[in-house]
Amino acid sequence: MSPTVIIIVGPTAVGKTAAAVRLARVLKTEIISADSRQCYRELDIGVAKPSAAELSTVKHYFIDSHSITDEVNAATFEELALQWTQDIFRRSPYVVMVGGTGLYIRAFTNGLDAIPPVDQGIRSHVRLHYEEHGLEWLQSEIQKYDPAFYAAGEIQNPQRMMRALEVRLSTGQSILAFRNREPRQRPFQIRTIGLTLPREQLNQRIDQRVDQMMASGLLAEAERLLPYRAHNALQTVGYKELFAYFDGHYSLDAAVGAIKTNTRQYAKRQLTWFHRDLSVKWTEPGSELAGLAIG
RNA sequence: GGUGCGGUAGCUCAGUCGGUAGAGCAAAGGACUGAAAAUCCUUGUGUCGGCGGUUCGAUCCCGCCCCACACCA
Repeated sequence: MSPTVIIIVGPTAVGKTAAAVRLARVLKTEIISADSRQCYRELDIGVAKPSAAELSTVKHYFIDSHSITDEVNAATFEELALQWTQDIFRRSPYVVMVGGTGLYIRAFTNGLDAIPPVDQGIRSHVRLHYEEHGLEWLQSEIQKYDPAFYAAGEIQNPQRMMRALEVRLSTGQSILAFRNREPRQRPFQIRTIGLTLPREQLNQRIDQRVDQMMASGLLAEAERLLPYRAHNALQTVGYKELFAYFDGHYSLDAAVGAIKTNTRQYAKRQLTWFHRDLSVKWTEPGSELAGLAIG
């Protein structure tokens, strides 16, 4: 049989982690997490990591592998996950990947366009100027240096414009010139299973999980991380709302309510992303995945 | 009991010098290539508290009533 990566996707709180552990045990293999926040060792309760018991029964990659002070992005993940995949294939014909970060999974399955590394000085220059001068500055810079992007791109979206600008200033070429969107060929098979639930049930699970997180000490965890709040790793649902509570912008109740609605909105964005991939086979989280995975 | 201020979208509120109304948030849908739990786009929603009166026409003016809040008693 040809080596196969089985990817489990779905919205947050649907039950991906438990399903992946069960599947990995049946297939006697290991798990690569595809989650942009669970890789940080300083984050715990708020990112709903696998439990200690789950981590000890199945070997996990990209859990606690980085620090919140590291720079982690989709390219980092692509590179690491491909290495880990080759490594696991030495022991098993299967790899289980599980996570809710659609972009990271796409980077792994299809690859990212090859854009040369961006000069760090230029990168921080762009960011600083945006912070100081705002959206209009970005728009006028983009219009000046990359009119093609200005015409075609997202002119209200600061993140996209900052990226386009740093690439243009760094490489001398428009980011559009690097786009080819040709899916990279991978030397293994890929099967993607989507877990889903009726929206109302999912919302209920989200509310419950947020309450559990609070009962487990999320507030103290957030307080401990307060000094690091500016890091990208902490632009995260569950922490940013509690930081706002510490700032006095919210009552604790209101902050917890905001965590719940922001998590629901996040789940919806994930569903939108994964629904677009027509190769995903959808099922409910309780079902037996081995058949779908191998069959 | 009296006085004052309010009652408008699921929530917080704006508004109409009388011609049946609008923002933010929430919600629903969508996008997404090195920040992605991020970032961005699109779209509704209404017996304008109730009953009467004036008027061609009332959510707006007048009267009564109900409800909430504040102060006085």
